[in-house]
Amino acid sequence: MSPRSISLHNTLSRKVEPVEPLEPGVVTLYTCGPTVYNFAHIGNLRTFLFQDLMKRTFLAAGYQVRHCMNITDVEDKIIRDSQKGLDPAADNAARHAAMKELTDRYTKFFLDDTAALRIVEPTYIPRATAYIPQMIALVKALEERGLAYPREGSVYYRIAGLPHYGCLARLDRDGMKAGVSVDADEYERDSAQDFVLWKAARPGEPYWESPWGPGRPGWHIECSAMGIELLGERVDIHSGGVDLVFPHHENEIAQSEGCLGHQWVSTWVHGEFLLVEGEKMSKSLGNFFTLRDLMAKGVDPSTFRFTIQSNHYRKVLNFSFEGLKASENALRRIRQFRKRMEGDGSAAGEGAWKASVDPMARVEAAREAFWAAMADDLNTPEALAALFTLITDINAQDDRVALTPGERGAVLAFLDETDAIFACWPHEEEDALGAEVEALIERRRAAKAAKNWPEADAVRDRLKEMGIILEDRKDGTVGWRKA
RNA sequence: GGCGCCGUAGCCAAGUGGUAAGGCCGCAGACUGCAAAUCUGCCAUUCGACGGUUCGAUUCCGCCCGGCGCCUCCA
Repeated sequence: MSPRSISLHNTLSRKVEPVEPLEPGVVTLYTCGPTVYNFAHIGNLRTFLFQDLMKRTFLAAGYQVRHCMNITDVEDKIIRDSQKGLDPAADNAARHAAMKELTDRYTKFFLDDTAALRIVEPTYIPRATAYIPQMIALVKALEERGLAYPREGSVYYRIAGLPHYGCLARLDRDGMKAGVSVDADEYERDSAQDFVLWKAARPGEPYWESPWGPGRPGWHIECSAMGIELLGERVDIHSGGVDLVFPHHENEIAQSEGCLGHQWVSTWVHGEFLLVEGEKMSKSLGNFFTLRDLMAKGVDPSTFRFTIQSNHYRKVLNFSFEGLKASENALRRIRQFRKRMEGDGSAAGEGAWKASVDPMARVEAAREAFWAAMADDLNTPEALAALFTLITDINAQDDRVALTPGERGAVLAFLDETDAIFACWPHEEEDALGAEVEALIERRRAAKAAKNWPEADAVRDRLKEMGIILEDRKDGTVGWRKA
């Protein structure tokens, strides 16, 4: 079966257009990864989640996805932080070791976070420092084509040499100077808009040897070098946060296309930022959160994931704790519906609705609506609406006439299909109850059997204080859930 | 100054030139010993304001108000 067609908003055209992979059925995807000198904050994570959602959508639609996400492990802030306590006389090897120690640590934290959020691991997770030779080769190639020039040990890209420079960000090259504060001391460049490909080492910085002397890569060159190396000379999709449109992605285009001589990426996709309680997230406002911060407050990673996915990726998301609470409740509804479908349907009804509500037809309608929404630029709010509509319909039907095992299976299959993308409603393993809780539940069962209501209620209240909410089922069994 | 985005019910959030999806909260009822869960019903004559185009606009155009982003630190 050929994969479903998926459309995405392409920043190049500013239009939603179908993604047509160069190789049918196989999507090549490059996503800008983290700079590892700190914990990822929830804003960063929103972008990684949107990218995962996009990837999972292609996978669920029947494509193979070759996904490359870089780890930026050499950069100004990394150098600043990692070299702090070093002896000024430290040699280059010691400086590299200090940098690696820092980036290894935060890379691990990052991968822990993405695993907690059920982000599918990329096919390739290259570290910039492992591709220095490729970057140098790319800079040399640009130099040979007259698109780069050395200055005092650094190498700059000559944007005047690339006619379509600015095509992504839609910059008016003549108007670019206006209003932009130009660093007066960057005197060595031919033009203020030229950007650095290779930076000459300054005293106290780790460096690599290069044809231009000791130095290190500029900000944008790694993505071009690693993207071309691992995914090839033409890439279907490249994504990141909106702030990367300019200069990062614009400059990646300049580097890659200047070197390759043809279009590099077909579709550029950018995710919006998030605000926290209506304000830009900042440490000084006290609204700066990492996933760890949320988990310390008792927030389940899947609740955060659901919150992010409840909004469209190209809209500013106002993150709030009230919103998190709403997500938690909505998720509970989905999970309990799932549990209900996993049951045997022992609550039978009169059959009054059976003729008018065909569960199989409802599932099929939901599937169509779900996919139409997802295929239309990942419209997750609409896709979720299709799911919730189905839940309401099936719940109502199951109340009247228990669904057959086959119908339950069809519903569960649809839940699995949607969870392959949303990754939020798995069959959770219920934690084992402590002996004390088990004993209390038994005590209440006995009190209830004896119709000793005050005792039964007292025990139930006590369990509630312990975070366990009881649910008396129709068949006489007692279920429970965490508050 | 240049380019661009957003403003839909208490909160979150889709959407369309033809009369407002979905979620959360809330209210009423069914069920329950009482709850919980579940189900049913209710919850925007209205889509920031004002004009215009149109048979008809939340949806197109203009203008205004409000919030925001980018213009080489940045998811």
